[in-house]
Amino acid sequence: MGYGGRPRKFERDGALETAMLLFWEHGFEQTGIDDLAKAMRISTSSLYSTFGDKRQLFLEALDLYRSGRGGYTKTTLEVGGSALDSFRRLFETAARELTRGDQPRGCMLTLSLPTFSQGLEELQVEVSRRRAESLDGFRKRLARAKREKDLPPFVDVNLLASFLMTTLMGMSLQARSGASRSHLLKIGELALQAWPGARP
Amino acid sequence: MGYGGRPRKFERDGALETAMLLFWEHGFEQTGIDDLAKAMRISTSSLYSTFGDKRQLFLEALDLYRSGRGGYTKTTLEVGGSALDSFRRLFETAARELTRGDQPRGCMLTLSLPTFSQGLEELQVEVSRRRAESLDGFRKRLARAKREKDLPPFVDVNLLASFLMTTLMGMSLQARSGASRSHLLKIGELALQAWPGARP
DNA sequence: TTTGTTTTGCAACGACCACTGCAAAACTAA
DNA sequence: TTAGTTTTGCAGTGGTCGTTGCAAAACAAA
Repeated sequence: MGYGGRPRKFERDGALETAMLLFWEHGFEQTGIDDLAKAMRISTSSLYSTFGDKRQLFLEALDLYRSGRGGYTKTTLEVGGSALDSFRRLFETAARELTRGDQPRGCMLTLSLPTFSQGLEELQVEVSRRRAESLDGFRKRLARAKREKDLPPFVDVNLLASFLMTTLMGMSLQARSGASRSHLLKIGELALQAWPGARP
Repeated sequence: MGYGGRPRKFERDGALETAMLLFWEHGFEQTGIDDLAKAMRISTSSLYSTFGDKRQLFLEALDLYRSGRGGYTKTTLEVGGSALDSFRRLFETAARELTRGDQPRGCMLTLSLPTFSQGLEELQVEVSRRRAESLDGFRKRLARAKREKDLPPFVDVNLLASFLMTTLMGMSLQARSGASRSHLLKIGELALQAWPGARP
């Protein structure tokens, strides 16, 4: 009996990256299977046999985004320095990444949030869970800062994390609406003026 | 020759309000003509003869939103008090309006921003223009404050207006994701800590 | 009643949607 | 060569999309 079958003519990773860029640019519901197949340079039957259906492909693309181009929300908080420095670095990186010319503007996760409608509740839930994970990363970083006396004990970690996330999500919409990199930079900088005890 | 024809069986304003609520809830692309017609309790032919096509109906619904339920972004800035008071009032009203139980959560204008795709560029432009109008209202209020020595002369009015709008848009996404009214209230309050010279 | 005007109900249009069936193609192992 | 396995190309599925045509219905003026 034989083992290998007909070899596939395309790279799985590359095709997934292409799909991600398309979903990122146009959103889940406005990206058609035929658009995807054409951009990925494969047939729809190959698409289905390789990635399952449209929802699975989207979720896999979303996870690729989170672990790749969108991973800065996690990684920028992990390097050294104070919590304020961490989030300053996060906003700076975000301003840069959200306005790059070689990829869609804005954050794929944020832009996916209001996109779904009836019948797609499962996807809505999946997106929300990933968003919540990101927020939890903020919370954990702030809680650590509190333990390390890097933040005053009276600070509401939950609230501060939410505010920072709110700012970041707003920046995504601004980027999608055409805001410039330098403008986003200044917005992030200004937001950090609300940091507990930020000003002299 | 006769003047009047067959009288219409429905109220134009009421039907438009119904359409607005549907668009607000599900977005432009995910609201079908049949869904609209059924909710408005009219036939599709009546819908087309009364409102033109789907895009015109959406734009009319959007303007109804702006002049009605979404009008607080303008009106709350017009009453007396300092500029800081104005925006504090704006955020408070927003927190209340974005989380009301008797209407869709979030701001219809903000949620419409990332919704459109290829072929709908005209609509995208129309939405962006209305968003820009709103931002301009912020700017004007801040410019007035500067003239009235209510804001220090070194303040970047453009930037502050953008930051406040960014926060408001972020709050819309948070509301859509299920954030509570009191939580949004606190987020708005915290954002205003970034106001020039806000803290003692 | 007749004529003119407007709305209504209903059915249909072509275009697109996500998705699948099927057989030929392209490989590996025997 | 042969048998077994997997992918590919392509056509086609039923369903839904926004939009329209048409004739009957319901009114006002002549």
